[in-house]
Amino acid sequence: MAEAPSLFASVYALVAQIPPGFVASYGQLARMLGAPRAARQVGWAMRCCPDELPWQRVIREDGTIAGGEYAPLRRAMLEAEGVPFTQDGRVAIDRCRWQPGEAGLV
DNA sequence: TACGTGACTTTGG
DNA sequence: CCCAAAGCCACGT
Repeated sequence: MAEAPSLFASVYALVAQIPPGFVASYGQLARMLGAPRAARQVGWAMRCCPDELPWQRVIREDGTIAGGEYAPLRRAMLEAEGVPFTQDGRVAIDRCRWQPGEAGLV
């Protein structure tokens, strides 16, 4: 135990804790993991796309959604969860950004 | 061990 | 608004 969990694994655990209706950015997750520069690795982990991992809640700092051709699909999932969107078609991350102490702290 | 790759972020034009 | 380049770190081969 107490092994050094690869950033890869840490991301999964963190994303899995994001409550519905909230979203987080790659850089923010990386920052929580203690690697403010590992935003790319976070996205890389998402690339695995595990079905157990609601990576749709993980978007860019700008509020835009990544995932290539799946991006528009994830956007619909976020809308179904109650995530607010802007007229620009981007996530209103300013209103639904997951923060420590939010519903996830339950 | 080294190189290549990438679903990011930031700054500048 | 759009585009481009640089910096960054970890994983796979």
